[in-house]
Amino acid sequence: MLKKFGFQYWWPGESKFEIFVSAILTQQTSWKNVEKSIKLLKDNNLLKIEALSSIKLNKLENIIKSSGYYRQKAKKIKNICRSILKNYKSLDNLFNRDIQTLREILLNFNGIGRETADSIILYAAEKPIFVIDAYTKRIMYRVYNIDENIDYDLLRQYFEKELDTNLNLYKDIHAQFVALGKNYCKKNNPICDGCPLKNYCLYKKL
DNA sequence: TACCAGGTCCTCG
DNA sequence: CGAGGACATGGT
Repeated sequence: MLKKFGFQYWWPGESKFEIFVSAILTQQTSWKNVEKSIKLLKDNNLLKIEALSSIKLNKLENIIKSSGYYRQKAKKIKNICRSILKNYKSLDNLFNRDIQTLREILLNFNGIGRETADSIILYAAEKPIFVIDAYTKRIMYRVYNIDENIDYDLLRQYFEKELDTNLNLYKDIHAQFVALGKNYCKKNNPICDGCPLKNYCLYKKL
């Protein structure tokens, strides 16, 4: 995949807070729709934790509308920002603790589940935790015939056991899975011609 | 038209 | 626990 797609330099984002917010916005949503919201936030000088923690809800809803589930996401983003400022003072201060502690704190926020928590830890806090997403599961199912409904943390721990604990390696492999999933290993329409895993894929035999 | 996108939460059994 | 539904816009 590295040969095919090149190093991915993920996640796009100019700041930790931008990555943090976009991780929530992209839940079950295409990246294109998230980019519009991020641009609007920037244009309005609102891409700061202090601004979002005190913004009017319907204003935030309108700004992030393109990202879908916008009422839910607006409420959750605002609440999380408030909570971080109140309890941890700043994003950097929150990030300044060990992976397990940070993960537990993130998971306790309403609106942050396991994938989002791990994305934030890996790409914003920049600590090595392996991110599992729908693409990773689908590809592992088609290529290695793992259980489609495998538990998130079980699959994560499998990758973490097999790979060197390396921040940039974790970042890039997750990004490669997404590149592959987006371009070839689509849900109901796999484009096997040109797929770098074509010769290893069990899809047609399953 | 229908389905999908870099999920998560809530409710029920 | 695990399944099932709700949340919602934009692209193909």
